[in-house]
Amino acid sequence: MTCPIYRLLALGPARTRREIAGICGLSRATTAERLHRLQQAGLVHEGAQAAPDGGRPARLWQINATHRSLLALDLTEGRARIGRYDLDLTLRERRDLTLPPGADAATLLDLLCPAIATLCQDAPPVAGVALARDEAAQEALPGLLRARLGLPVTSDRAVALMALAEHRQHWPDRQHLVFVAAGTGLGCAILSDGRLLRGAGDAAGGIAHLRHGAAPHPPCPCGRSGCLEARASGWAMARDLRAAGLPCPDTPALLALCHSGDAQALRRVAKGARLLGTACADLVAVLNPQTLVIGGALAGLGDVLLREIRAALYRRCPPQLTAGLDIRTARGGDLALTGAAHLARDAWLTPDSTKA
Amino acid sequence: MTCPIYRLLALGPARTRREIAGICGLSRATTAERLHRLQQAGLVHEGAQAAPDGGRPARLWQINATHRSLLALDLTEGRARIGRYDLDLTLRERRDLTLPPGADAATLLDLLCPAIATLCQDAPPVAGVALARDEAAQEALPGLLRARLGLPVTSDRAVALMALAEHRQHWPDRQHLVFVAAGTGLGCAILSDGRLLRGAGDAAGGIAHLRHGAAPHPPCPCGRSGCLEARASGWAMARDLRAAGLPCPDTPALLALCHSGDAQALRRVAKGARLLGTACADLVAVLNPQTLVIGGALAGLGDVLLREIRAALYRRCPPQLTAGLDIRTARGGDLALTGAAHLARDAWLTPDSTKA
DNA sequence: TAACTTTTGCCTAACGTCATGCAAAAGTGA
DNA sequence: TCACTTTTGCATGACGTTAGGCAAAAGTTA
Repeated sequence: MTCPIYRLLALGPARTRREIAGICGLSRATTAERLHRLQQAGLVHEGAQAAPDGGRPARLWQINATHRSLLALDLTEGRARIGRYDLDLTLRERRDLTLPPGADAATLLDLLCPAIATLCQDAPPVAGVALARDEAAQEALPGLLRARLGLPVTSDRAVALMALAEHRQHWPDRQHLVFVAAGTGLGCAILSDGRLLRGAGDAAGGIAHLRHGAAPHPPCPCGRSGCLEARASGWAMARDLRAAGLPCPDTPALLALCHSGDAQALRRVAKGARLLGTACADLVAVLNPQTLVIGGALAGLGDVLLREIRAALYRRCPPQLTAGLDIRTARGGDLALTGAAHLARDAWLTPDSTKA
Repeated sequence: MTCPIYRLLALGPARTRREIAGICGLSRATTAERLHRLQQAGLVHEGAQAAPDGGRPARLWQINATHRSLLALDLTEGRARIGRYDLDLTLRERRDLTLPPGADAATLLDLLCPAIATLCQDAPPVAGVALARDEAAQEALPGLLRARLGLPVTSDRAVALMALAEHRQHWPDRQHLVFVAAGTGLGCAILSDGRLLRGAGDAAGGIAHLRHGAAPHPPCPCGRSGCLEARASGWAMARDLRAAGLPCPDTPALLALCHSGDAQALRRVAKGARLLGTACADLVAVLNPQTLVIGGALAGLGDVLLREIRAALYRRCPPQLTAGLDIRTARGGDLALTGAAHLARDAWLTPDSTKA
């Protein structure tokens, strides 16, 4: 297994020279030479001693986590969350902004840049910026941001980054993971063999407009009717509760109703979850993942949601597919932001002669 | 792009030294040295002259296609098709056997080995064997065959190899392809980014037991009811035509009825195709492929099938997903055998110091 | 026929890497 | 304290690769 030293140290624990040479397939001499250069450049430094086993104890080498900063932006749901991270992905500073609805890319830029500048004051130079964006929105922003900041800017859809964060943080050894984001809308990201499945037009994971369930088929903003998003999304559930006379303007209100124990809201969520479960069952049948993670705002409902989804899966999938399958809700908030930080680090670690 | 010379020549057209050096990222000296060694080993040879453009014309280098043979086996549908191929995948010899139903691996081995021996008489030594097998069947066979023949044996599910063959032969530049095998049963293989999507337990592509369509839900051999395979497969259609009093014992009979213009059979096929189309629409929505290929025995029905599938797709998928999407039936028979030959060649081309 | 272009083979010096050996450094255990 | 082990730094020669130069080979064009 050949792998640049810097990347090895950045992604794994601190290591001795012997381990580095072994894993990277280098000789002692070359390892020493490379480490020296990396140290000169300030990219790595010697750390603690390894536990000695009879002889001179080895020194452990690690990356210099504060050599650069990573900037992560999450621009979903009308807000901008900005985080500055060390190279080892510890969060150093955060800042949130409310974005004016319908703002164009240039306006966003003028809002974001001062906040970014403040965040980067007295901090290590920025290695790169990564951006979690809504499905199709803000497509021009990465380019503008790159031009304005003069920094590498990468971006991806928020669902994809949420899946990435979930994979890296909680399921590092599960190479087949399906992440379903259930919030106001519905989305999905698929990791197969550890790689994100993108599709020809970067539109893979479109579960919002699958047609599940029996008549009557509620109309969907997409122009058709009976779409999953018009039945089982936070938006659809809130719509139905409003129609039933409950005060439920949006998804947070729906969650509040459920947490307050409102029976009607809970029934509606269970009904939606059953339908979401049938969609998940199809995903599992087609993709055969080891892990199914339900994220998004609705994931906060926990067992209310999970119970119905699990039941639908076990009912509709062949047992050999569900036998080894973990079905969980996402843990921790800011998944998209964390995923963006991972993306920024990935870009920084892109193979490069200076990091061999 | 660094790539072993032999692999480059095996997968691409004949090339000049200059091209090889450029593509493999080697210097002239090293290219010459490597080519010399490959030539000594009999793996490559100089071929025709390239078209000269003012100076000394370059010689084109190509692999020696008859340096080894490739053996491909297709063990589906109760028959064994065996093919011997050159390294450039020209078919040199074929042999078919009818397999006794329910035979165990050892019995199969005793049937196959003499046929293989005959096929390899007076032929270049065999580089490797690849095997297309039914979904879960014949799992022990590759190991036994490897032990008996003393050769590298690779194997994969027939759908996967059909998709591979279709991709390599007809859609080499489409990296996102979904192949649906519609025959007596239903299966599916997914190529994303040019890689086969396998899933955690090599069970990805399971469309047979998706639940589509309204009540009444016909019972399925899997124990549940309403499965796609119990509605839209060759088996299900033949079953329904028999129930309607037509002589239709199996899928070939179904095809014959359709080709003879039987209205009832054609109506039943159209109804099945509509349902298959809804499943394909879900696949397209989730996977966003560039190409959807319908293969298997039913693909022989051509437009009867394709028309309904296309209609269902255009009806149910967002237009941006179907805009760039090619929907076709598989061309040519023996797709699984061809795919196995590709697999055998892939194994032969697995990076190896002698082929640098 | 002569000038030109491009390929090819052969040569060299430079570079990075490798395996190996040796001595110093820095711990352990008797 | 002294033997022992392991790490580390530094040296060596060998090897493969690279860039570049040069001349012969083998075509084209004027």
